Amino acid sequence: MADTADLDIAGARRLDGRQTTIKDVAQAAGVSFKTVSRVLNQEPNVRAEIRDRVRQAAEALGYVPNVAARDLAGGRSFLIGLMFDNPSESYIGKIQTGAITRCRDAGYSLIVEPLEPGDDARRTLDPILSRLRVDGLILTPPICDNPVVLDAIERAGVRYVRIAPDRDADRAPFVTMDDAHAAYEMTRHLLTLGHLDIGFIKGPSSHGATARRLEGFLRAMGEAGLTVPVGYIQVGAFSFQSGMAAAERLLAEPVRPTAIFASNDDMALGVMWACSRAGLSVPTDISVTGFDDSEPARMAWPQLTTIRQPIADMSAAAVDILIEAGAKGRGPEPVANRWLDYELIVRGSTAAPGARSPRVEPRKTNS
Amino acid sequence: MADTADLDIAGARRLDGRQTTIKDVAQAAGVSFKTVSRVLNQEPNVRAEIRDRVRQAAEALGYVPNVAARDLAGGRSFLIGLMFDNPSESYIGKIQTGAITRCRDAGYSLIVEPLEPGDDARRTLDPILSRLRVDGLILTPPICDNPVVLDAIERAGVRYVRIAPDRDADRAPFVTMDDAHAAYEMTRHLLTLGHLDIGFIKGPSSHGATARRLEGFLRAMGEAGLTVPVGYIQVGAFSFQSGMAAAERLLAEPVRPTAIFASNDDMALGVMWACSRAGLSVPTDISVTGFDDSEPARMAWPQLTTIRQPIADMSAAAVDILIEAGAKGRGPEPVANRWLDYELIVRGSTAAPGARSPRVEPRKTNS
DNA sequence: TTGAAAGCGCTAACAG
DNA sequence: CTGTTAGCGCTTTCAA
Repeated sequence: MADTADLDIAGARRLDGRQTTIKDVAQAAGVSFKTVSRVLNQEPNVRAEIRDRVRQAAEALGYVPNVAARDLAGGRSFLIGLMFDNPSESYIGKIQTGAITRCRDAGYSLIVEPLEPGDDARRTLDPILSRLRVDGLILTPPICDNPVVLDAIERAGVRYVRIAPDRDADRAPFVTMDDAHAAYEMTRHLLTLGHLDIGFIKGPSSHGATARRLEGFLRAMGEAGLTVPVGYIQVGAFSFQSGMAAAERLLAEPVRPTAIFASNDDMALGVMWACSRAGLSVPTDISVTGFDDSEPARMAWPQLTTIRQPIADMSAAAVDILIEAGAKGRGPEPVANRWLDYELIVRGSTAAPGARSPRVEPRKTNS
Repeated sequence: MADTADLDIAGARRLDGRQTTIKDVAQAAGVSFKTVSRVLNQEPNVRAEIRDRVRQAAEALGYVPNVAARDLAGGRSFLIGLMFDNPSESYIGKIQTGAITRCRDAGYSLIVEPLEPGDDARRTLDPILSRLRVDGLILTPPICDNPVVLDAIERAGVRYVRIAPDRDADRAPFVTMDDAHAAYEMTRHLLTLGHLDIGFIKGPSSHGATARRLEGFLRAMGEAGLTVPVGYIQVGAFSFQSGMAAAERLLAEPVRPTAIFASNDDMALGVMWACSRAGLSVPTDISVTGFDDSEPARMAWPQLTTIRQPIADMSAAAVDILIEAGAKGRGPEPVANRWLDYELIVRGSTAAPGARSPRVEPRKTNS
């Protein structure tokens, strides 16, 4: 057995000032450097005793593997890329946080690659993809549904996972949540409070979640035996201003809704602003709900009832899939899709309908 | 001269499916692979004719250098790290955008490393720093003023540039803007409109910009021969809610201000909300200004008069400094600090004071 | 179960 | 000005 006294020479750098290498660890542990490599990569065929000795030596020397060398020799960069063209900074912020957390645990780093929404995908993407050396790419909506982008990535031979994609479910692994059912539950919440006249503001049709959230809303209304007037469904652009404008249209309806379900928080904030300007107080005169549980949803006054999307968890799961696939080699992707749970967050912006909302005229019927 | 017919063999991959290497390019150009390396790295001592031939061959073969190999051999990772604990997603978003743009141009990628504001810097940082192989690190406020973090980074031997640091100007290069003068100009704008009773909402003292912005405000007021009542300076936390609360205190002053200068946009939005709830319309009854030119500043109604910070430009400049320093070798940092220009953006939230703001009582004097 | 040899693709030092 | 020779630190054969 080797002399373990050598292990006491601690420190992240050797005496000559260079970084500790696998060979230093091997020497300290009294084994060949290949054995150290085996231990590091969790390969089989290493005696437990030796494995422990190597681990101990690595620890004592403050050894950290050189990523560049691992990449060059083994083809793994220990980098995950995050590609997005989503204008919502808070969404991207959460995606990043979730991805980073998991990356750190696994010794990976996260590279960000924002794309301008207007970019010519082909022209911008190819140079980026050819330079980018990542073990996998995470794509968020809406770019995850852009066929030009997907083609370019596949052509470059880069493995990827999509967050909440809208179509081509079989094309690549994805992580998502059930938007339709979340919207359904939110609508149930309003119905249970006693609301019958519920306005809905949907998002832009370019965004996949738009249709799913509307579907959940309509399903809940249908099941409750309610028909939704044409004017009760307005289109927004997921922005504060568009929510404000849509709310103004909603408030001008012959029968004013007693609740407005905006399909994201930014629009819901616009709704609250419009209500306030119209002299309506939330939730006494009108209930407002959002979708996202963004930062401003908590800053609003009153705080917004909304759906908490597991955004960080989704990107964390995406990293897991990527790393796992990488470890298993480069075969065809196993199907590893994951559906995560959302959460209905009830706060101050919803309440039972007050007496002040008149409801007299007959309602128009939707289509 | 070598046969240039070979150059027609285009494509990013060789026939055997592996990536095109420097040797393939050398062969196609009829030179040694070291010469290709010289051309790639813009080293001197290459005949123009040969340089062109090599470039052409590289282009034709779709050659892209292998970053891992360059890193391993040359010690440059072509990665820039961005470290932050700033809770403002929009600020970070802009920082990232600016940094990425410049990184792409120079063939670099950007790694993001968020730190939780509450993190034990030592414990979290050391493992991150030892694994991180970047050619330089960008630090944003407030982490760029955290001595524990700075110590850890310097100990790890990583070069860094700070964005808008608050102290230790000589410790490392930085990029910043003149917050004090921007606040001065904003105050001048209000004074020029005819406002005399201007309330100011400062940020948390933990944030370096807070003192600088207040200083600019006070200087402009002083130069105009105005004294600022004690109650006219309120403290906020750079959040919507804190701005709203501060505005309520301001509006309760014996002499109600005719203008409120909030030292960031989020607080200004809270101010507008509070004014609206108090039955005051902006800008007829009261002018409101922010600082940042954030997304919500444009979404607000009316749109906010504010200061556009060159956030993206600052991070782009930081990348420049880092890359330039890297190219020049690892000597002591040259002083390369940069001060960038801000811009006063006048929009709908400011106007001359209306007739409705009474001004009768004598004012208290500030300290 | 372990070890020795042979590169990965590039840059750094030295020769010519 | 250009080419040759050595590695960078690690993983991957393959042999023991």
